[in-house]
Amino acid sequence: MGTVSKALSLLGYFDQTRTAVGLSDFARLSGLNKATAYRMLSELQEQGFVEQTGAGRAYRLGPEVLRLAALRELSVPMLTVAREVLHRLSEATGETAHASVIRGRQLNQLAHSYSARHATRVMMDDAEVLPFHATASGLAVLAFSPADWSEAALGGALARFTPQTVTDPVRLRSLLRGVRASGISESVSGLEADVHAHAAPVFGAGEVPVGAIAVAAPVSRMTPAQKRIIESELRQAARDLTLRTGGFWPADYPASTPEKELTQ
Amino acid sequence: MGTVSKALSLLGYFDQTRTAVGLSDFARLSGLNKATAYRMLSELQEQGFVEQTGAGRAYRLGPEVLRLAALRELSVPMLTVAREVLHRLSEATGETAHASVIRGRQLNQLAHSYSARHATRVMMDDAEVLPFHATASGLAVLAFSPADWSEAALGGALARFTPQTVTDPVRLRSLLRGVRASGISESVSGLEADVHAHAAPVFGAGEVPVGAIAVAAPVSRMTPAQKRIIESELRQAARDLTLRTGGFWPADYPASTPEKELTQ
DNA sequence: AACCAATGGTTCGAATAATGAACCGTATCC
DNA sequence: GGATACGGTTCATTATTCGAACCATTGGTT
Repeated sequence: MGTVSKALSLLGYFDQTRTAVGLSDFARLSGLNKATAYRMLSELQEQGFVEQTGAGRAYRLGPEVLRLAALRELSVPMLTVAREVLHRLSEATGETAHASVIRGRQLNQLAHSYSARHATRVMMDDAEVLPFHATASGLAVLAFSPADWSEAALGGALARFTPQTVTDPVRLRSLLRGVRASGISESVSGLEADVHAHAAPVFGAGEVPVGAIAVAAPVSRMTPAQKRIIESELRQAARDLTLRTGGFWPADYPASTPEKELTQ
Repeated sequence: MGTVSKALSLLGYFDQTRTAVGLSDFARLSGLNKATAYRMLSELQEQGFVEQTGAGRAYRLGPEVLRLAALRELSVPMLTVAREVLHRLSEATGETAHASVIRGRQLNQLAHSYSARHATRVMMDDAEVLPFHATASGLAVLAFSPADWSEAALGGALARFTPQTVTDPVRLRSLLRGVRASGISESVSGLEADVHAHAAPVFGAGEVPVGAIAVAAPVSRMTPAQKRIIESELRQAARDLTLRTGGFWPADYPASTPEKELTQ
């Protein structure tokens, strides 16, 4: 791994539970020497990618990332378009809709939209990391990713979040086959209890998934009729988001859900 | 300059007029060898900071910057808070309000808010670079920055955007003294003809400016009464934004505009 | 108040990784 | 069909990064 990659990978240790990280923590987390980590952080700081809080202590992300994100939005208006698509999706289904994007080996929450139809709804946070095996979004991405890539994602130890989380790789591979056949993934209480989620992949420039779009509802509201509406709307929304962000919608993408029930 | 800084500085060549840049362009712009630029771009690509469009051509910013920006917002909710403050500011003044942040040696537009009160209004774009000497925001930042820093910003050749642009360093230094005394900067048609802008600095963790907040109006609407309202609202908004983003408001910041007129 | 364990930051010889001139293969344009 | 520009690749040379050990401070414990 080159020096630049090592330095940039330090930024990967920031997440929503860890918005500031100290020098020693960086060294421990990355396995790099403290001096090495320090030199890299200094360069990142010079360029505005990180900054130190108050009296020279822990590092947090710097203002430069805001500028870059604004420019990314200018060339690929993913966030803007996603917000629009999600708004329509949550209105049409009456449930919480959300979109996520792949970043390296992780799937990150990008944006979400609530519906005002019901008093109870599934709540979301942006910038969260979604586990591939335990979310509908993750399964949607894996199902349409190159085999070696999705196998790698299933390779490590798979965390159990609820009693319903599927952690058996054999069973997960079977689920993915079902998703490839129907075009829509599902996860019932895989990450959070009492949540039934559906998702479809969003494709990028090379017919390869760049993320997913999903609808999350309380299990109690998931009737067969509601399921049909969600799947149909989701399919449309995923295609819409793909095309409007410069992606290619695969010609062989399954057009409608086959008869067979594919619940997890 | 270290390897990491060189690689990151490549990202600096993206701007709103140049959202995609080719390998040879990077080499030319940066002065780096083509092979060097290529290797750095490959590493940036691996980490998701850039990606290649379609059939392997020019580079554009990648999805990773979106994740980082979301996390930056989580630790320093500048954008969220700025949007709120700007909304109130544009409502209170009836004019376009906008906020900018310092990034390295540049001042970048961050967010803006229009008022619906008038049919004519000053239009804005985000992610734009604001010249220090020709904007009220730039002057507000320079006036309260360390002397060596603001002198450096006035050092290079100062572009003339309109016949009214002030480019004489001596005259600019005198303007900055006025801003320090009043706390509010002004620029009449300095960047765009027919625009009268007021601005105040936003401070960060070390009582040092991190950006500015401004109100831009057509010159025809700038009556003495309107000027008083804008200055008062601006002062309040700048203080609000500073405190709500973890900054320190200087105890010696001038509390109200002195009698003397300080028009450019 | 002496001690200990962590912290952020610094040094310098050894080892590794970055460098750049030259070179491909391809596409585009007179 | 020749010239030019493009993205990408190679490999010997060399400059840069690496890391063990070392400071100076801080905060907690006895």
